[in-house]
Amino acid sequence: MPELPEVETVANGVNERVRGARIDAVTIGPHKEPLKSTPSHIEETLTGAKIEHVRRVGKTIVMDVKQRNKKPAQATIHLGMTGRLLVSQRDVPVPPHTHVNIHLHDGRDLRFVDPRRFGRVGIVDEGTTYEGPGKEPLTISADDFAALFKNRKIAIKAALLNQSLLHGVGNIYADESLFRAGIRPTRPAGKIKRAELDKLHASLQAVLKHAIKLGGSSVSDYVDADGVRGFFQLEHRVYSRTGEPCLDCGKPIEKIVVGGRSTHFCKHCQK
DNA sequence: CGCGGGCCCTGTGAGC
DNA sequence: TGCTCACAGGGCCCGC
Repeated sequence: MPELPEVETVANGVNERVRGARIDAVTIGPHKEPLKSTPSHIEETLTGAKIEHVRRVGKTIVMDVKQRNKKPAQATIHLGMTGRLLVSQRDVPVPPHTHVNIHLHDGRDLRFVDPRRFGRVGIVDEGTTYEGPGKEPLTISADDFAALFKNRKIAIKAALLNQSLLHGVGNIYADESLFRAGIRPTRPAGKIKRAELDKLHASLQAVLKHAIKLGGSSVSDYVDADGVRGFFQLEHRVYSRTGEPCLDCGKPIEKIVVGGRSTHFCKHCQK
């Protein structure tokens, strides 16, 4: 479901609500796919721990926890396509597809819900800090950004989606940043001139920051920790606008497949 | 090693 | 109204 702005919105919302809370117990569902660590490892790491902080790294939510007389530890939550992280009073019925339910001492639950089971919950190896697979899109410099694409033959859109290069960019923000930079998604990444990459770097950061301000994009049922929808979908210029007029030139937005994902662009405005 | 394609899942909505 | 089918914001794994 979510890309960087949506994950940031969820992580910040959950952080405000559960920071400092103590975990009494953890209930784990029957499905194995949503777990990156064994149920017992997750339970042992979290039970009795205090939640120090909840934050975002790439598209992953990182929960820093601390048990008395033990080293700090981290749980990671990746929302996949349809994952949600909900804070609810314990008497609120547990939704279907709840795979991990973290019971807080104050009577609330922190619930990981994911119908499609593409999401993952795990525990970071002891003694290591989760840093994610790639570079952080919001803070990467223009020089480092340009270096990512050097000599790469893959389409620039596919490169933007490659989480081991940049982590956090997904299908919506790849399309939107390429449109704003005037770059066609199919162009080989290594053949894009530095000036254009600088433009892409700027438009990607601008689009992500603007989307975070608006609480992310709500396509279908995405909501943040308070159940509030984001509003960036109203600002989409190409994503999911197939056949509609380009907001710059009026020609219809086209839809193709790049890197295995639907890709929206304006043939006239993106060279 | 880099890259493309298939696949993992369920829910939703477009179209018949 | 009701059914079928394509498609969905992600990413792993395989083979070439």
